[in-house]
Amino acid sequence: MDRIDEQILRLLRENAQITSSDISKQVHLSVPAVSERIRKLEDTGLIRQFTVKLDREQLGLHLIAFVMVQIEKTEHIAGFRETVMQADCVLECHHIAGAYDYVLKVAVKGTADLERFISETLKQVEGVSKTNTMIVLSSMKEEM
Amino acid sequence: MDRIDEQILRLLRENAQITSSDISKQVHLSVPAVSERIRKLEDTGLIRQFTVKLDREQLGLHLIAFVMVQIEKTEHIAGFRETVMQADCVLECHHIAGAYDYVLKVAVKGTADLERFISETLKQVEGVSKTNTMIVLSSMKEEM
DNA sequence: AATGAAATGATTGCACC
DNA sequence: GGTGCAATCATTTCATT
Repeated sequence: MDRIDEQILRLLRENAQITSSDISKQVHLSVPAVSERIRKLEDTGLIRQFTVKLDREQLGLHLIAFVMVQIEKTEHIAGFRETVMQADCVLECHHIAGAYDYVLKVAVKGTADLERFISETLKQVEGVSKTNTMIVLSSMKEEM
Repeated sequence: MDRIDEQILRLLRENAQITSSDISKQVHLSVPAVSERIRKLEDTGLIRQFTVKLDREQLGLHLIAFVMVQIEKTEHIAGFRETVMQADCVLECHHIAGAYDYVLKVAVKGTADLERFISETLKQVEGVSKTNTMIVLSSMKEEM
């Protein structure tokens, strides 16, 4: 991981569709040298995935919320994790330290779907004793 | 946005490096037809960006935290937003409804950097009256 | 909108430094 | 690790349906 790898990563993050030929011009290295570096960054796992960012609004997902969850007993965690992994509306799930045990980032069409997710999916999980929802009004920064 | 576009989006999200030729085989459409559909999905803005997911651990960013922020008066919001936009460690910043005004997702090397960010950057912003930090212990799901 | 075929452009493999 | 060149593979263009 030298200066040039950092430059390549910056260019790929900005636009993963950039050609090796274009990167080659910017980093002053031959095309095979650039391809080889990208291959190695993938092999070492530093580049985890090539993906696309979609416009959630256009997908009809107008409501983002953070839902904090408290789990009563450790034996209920496996069931909770399974529910969360299967729920398409859960974008993120983090185990956290503090008053709550987990924080979820959820994307749904609107308040009706959010209510349904919280009361019919989340609260039905054994051990889920308490939740606290923060509705997102707007997002001014959202990177990976 | 029909059935085929949805299929194409699913394939691209999974691996944006997939070739149009490979997509073409899976959706049973010719290569130019697939290219044209992808071009349109970009034009309409549904595909916002082609990008790469990096491994934060390998980048030395071992600590993720959610920081909730309360802002005293609305006139201080512009300064807060500028600070947040410029801070590289802030991955996300959402305006939220509830007891706090903003929630930030922060990635840093360790607790020292987190402390520095909160006390030297965030709390120096005029109007930031109260913060509440949730340290992430592990992440079991993290999509865009 | 979709197709096939030709032209163009990018990547890969390889011999060499 | 890096380069240049040739071979391979992918994408774009365009006439046609």
